[in-house]
Amino acid sequence: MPELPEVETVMRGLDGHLTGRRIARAILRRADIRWPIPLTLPRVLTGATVLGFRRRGKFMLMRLDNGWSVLIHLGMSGRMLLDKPEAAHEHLTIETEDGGRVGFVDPRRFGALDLVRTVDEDNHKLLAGMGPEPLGNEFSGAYLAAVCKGRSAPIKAVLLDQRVVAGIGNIYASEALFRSGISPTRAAGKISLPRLETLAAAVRATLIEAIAAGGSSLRDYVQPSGELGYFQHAWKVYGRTGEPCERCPGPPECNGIRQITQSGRSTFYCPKTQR
DNA sequence: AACCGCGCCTGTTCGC
DNA sequence: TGCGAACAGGCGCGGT
Repeated sequence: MPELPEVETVMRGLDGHLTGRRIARAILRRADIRWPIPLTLPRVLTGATVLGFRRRGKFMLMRLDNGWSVLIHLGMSGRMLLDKPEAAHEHLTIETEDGGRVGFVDPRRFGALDLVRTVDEDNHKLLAGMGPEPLGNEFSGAYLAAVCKGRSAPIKAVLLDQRVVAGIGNIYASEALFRSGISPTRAAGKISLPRLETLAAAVRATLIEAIAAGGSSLRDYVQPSGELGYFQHAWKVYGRTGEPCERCPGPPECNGIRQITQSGRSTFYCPKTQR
C-alpha cells in the first residue's frame, strides 16, 4: 500500500538518518524487482554524500553530491529499515561512514530503485506525466472539474489515476470520498463544481491528518524506525465492512459500510451518506 | 480516447 | 487441524 502519507513519513525518517552523511558501502543483493535495479547502483552510492530528499507522489528521490538521484518506490510491501539487522528480502543495504545502516526490503518486489541525473529527475519515465501534488496549489476543485469533464469513469478510479493527481492510493481514495459525501461509483464528469471543491478539500484534509499521524500501518508495513503509524485507527470506512458509519443513526436508517469492487480494487463507502 | 481487466509477486487470512 | 484458495494492490500493458 504505501500511499502519499506513508511515503512522506518514510522520507522524513530517511532524511533524518541519511542527509549530510557519507555512504561508506552499498550492497545490492537482488536486482530483479518490478523495475530492475541498476547494477551500477552500489558504485554510484559508495563515497557519495546525501544532500537531501524530495517526494513526488508515491516516489522518493534521494539526492547525492555526485549529480545522481536515487528514485525509490515502495510498491506494495516496500520498507526502509533504519539501523536494523539484515532482514529477509533486503535487496539493498546502505552503510554510512558514521555507522548508520539502511535496508531496502520488498518481499513482493513491486517496488523500484533507479538512478536518474538530479537535473533530470522530473523527466524520469516513472515521473513524467504525473499529475499535480494534492497538497500543492495546482490541485483544486476547478482543476478536478477540468480533468473530470466528460469522463464516465467512476470518481474513485479517477482519484487513483496518478496522471490526474499524484500519491492517492486505495485507502485514501475511499476515505476522502467518504469525507466529501460523494459516492465512489459516481461518474466523474457528472459531479458539480461545488462538490468537486468539497472533494479537493477532503483529499487535502485526509492526507494532512494522515501525515500528522505518521501514516497508516498495515500488517506488512512499518515506519523506517520500526514504529507504527496510527492513522489506521482513524479510518472511517476502509476495512470497516458492515460497521455503522459515523454519520448514520444505524438500522434501519443505514445498513452499514458497504464493500464493492471497482477496477479489481476494494472500495468502502456508505451508500446512505455518499451520493 | 477512454476504460476495464489482467499479470506481476509473496505473506497472510479465510474457508472447507 | 491442515491445506489450498483467495486476498492484498501499485503499476503498465493489452484488448475492447
